[in-house]
Amino acid sequence: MPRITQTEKAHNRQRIVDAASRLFRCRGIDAVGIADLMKAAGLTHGGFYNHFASKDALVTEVCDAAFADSLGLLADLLCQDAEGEPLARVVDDYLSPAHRDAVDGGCPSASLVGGVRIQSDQVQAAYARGVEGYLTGFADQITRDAARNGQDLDPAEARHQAVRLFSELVGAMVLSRAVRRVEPTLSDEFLRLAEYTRTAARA
Amino acid sequence: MPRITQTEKAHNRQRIVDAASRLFRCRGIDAVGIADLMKAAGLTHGGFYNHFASKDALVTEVCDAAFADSLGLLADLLCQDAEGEPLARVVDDYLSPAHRDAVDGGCPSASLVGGVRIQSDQVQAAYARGVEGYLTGFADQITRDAARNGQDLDPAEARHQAVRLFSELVGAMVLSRAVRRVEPTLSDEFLRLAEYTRTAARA
DNA sequence: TGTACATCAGTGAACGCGCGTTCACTGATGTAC
DNA sequence: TGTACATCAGTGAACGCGCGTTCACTGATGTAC
Repeated sequence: MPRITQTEKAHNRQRIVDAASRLFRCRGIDAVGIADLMKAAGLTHGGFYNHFASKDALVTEVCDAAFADSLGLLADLLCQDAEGEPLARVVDDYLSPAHRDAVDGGCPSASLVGGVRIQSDQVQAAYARGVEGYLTGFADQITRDAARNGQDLDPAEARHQAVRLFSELVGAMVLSRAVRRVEPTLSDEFLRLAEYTRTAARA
Repeated sequence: MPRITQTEKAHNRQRIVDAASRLFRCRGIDAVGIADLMKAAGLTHGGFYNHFASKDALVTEVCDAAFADSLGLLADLLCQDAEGEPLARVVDDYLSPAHRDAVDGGCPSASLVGGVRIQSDQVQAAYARGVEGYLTGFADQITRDAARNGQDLDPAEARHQAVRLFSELVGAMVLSRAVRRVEPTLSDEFLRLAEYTRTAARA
């Protein structure tokens, strides 16, 4: 049956990346084997190395791709609500039960943060690029919101606020997910923090 | 040479727990094998099952023990500074370079949060107990601080503030560690958030 | 207190298993003429 | 456009390795008398 069209090859490659993007976030990078991955993509595991030099190369690409998607969604959300309170809406969306429960599709900062420390430098660098993207996006929005209220916010101050907001969101999500299965009530408490953070973002 | 005294057995068991406590936090639970563990404790790996029914049982015990230690340190810190600004000091300590770099000995909430999601219910429950301990400790201190300023703080409000503070601390630490190797500047930014959180805790 | 024996902590080899990676093979695709 | 052939994506078995766990064995400890 092989060999296949170049277009088909490209599709197969994309399916591997998509499957990895879901599985890595859902189960953790090290807990997903090449065989799992390829089966999820509808292929046999030997073919993996026709597309990627190593598992690590895939992880790096997946990390970049997942952040690109996620930052795109963030940008959409901020555009949609340009008139209202964009950051408050981001907070509500981020700290929603839907986001907590959709482990395989949400913000990669939260899904991958635990495992990145023991990954290669390339993966860490890709992760750091993604985090930097979030921080820049948040800081820009904070600056725009201030400007709309007639304030001229110091860039360093906007950056600090972005770092703080981001830490809070990621921390709450990661903790909420960690205890979700055995302590759903405690898990919900970390999401309810949205009420406070939202009003803080408003101020 | 075997068999040994019951006291020696107890010591050996403790050494396994101590080694695991360090290694799990440092490298991640799943990345540490029984053989690594036992070697670090100065034993051969076959003997592991004389002390624990399974790796999972050890992980549960380590989780409880690590939180007990950590909560003890927290209590000490709060006592020492009973006159000053105890929570501000906790924040400074928590978000210090020393704490970030001492991966093998710091707060288990931050070191273990990433891996807990894919651990057993027993481990998740132990983790949740520890988190609950932190939240209770924080909320109590927040209530005491308010009382010292003549305020009678609503318990629910104190709890909310504790959840928020804890999320922020854990989020910042976890992010700081995740990018430390490749982006030390960005890593430091997450710690510098202490300045803001500290003044917030003061208010 | 002294003796005889059962217990059991530690040892290190072995179990089956799944990992990341490699490989010989197949046969349709892409290419050179 | 048609033919001949090199390329190479997919297959599935195999590689060495380390995992969690089990096991037969050893011999000092703990115990019963």
